[in-house]
Amino acid sequence: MREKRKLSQKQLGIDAGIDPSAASPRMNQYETGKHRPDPNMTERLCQVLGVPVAYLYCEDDDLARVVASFANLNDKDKRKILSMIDQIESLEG
Amino acid sequence: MREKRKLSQKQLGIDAGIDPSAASPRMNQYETGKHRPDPNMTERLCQVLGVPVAYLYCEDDDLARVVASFANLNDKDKRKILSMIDQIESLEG
DNA sequence: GCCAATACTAAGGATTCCTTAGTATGCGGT
DNA sequence: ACCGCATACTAAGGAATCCTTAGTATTGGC
Repeated sequence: MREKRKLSQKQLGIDAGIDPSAASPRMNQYETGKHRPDPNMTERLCQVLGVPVAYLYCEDDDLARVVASFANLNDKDKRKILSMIDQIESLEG
Repeated sequence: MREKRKLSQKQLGIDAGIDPSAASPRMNQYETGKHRPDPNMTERLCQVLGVPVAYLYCEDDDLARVVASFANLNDKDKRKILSMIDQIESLEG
């Protein structure tokens, strides 16, 4: 259903709307942590990547997995996760 | 266990290390979306608030709940959520 | 009303980003 | 090996954004 092509830094930037002549350095500056994209660009990059914006800011890998997966679940499965969390918290909270 | 005091914008900034004389306008600029904190300040604000950085970037409320809750779970409960997600994805992925 | 605390805004110097120009590295083909 | 091309990466400065100072507006308690 969802094709998983491999993107260069530059192509990812272009797909997100950066001028092709500037896409390579900008994307590289983002990936190396030298600079960070403004909110609009962050949103567009995440759309291209198919992940929620929050995914980029997940410190630990488990949280990142949860965020990436949860965003792609259907409503029923989302409710399943949410109610499981409710249950856990009601026991220990 | 965890006390939930009510913080003014200014006090939150001070607790995160902003100079008291500048905390009020800066925090207000953040909350109104006029500017955004740099990465260090973002981290510190989130520490004071007790939420993961990713929480600030959650577009929808359900995702925000999942992020905030998951971060405070113990390892066993985290594994429970993760394996549930694994299971769901293996069925529909 | 008055006072204090909080919320908010303006403007400019300080900082960071985006663009241009260019170098470096990796890799397939001959 | 050499060439050619795509990709990765860097430097530097004009462009954009942020942080600070100074101040106004609003809210809540007395």
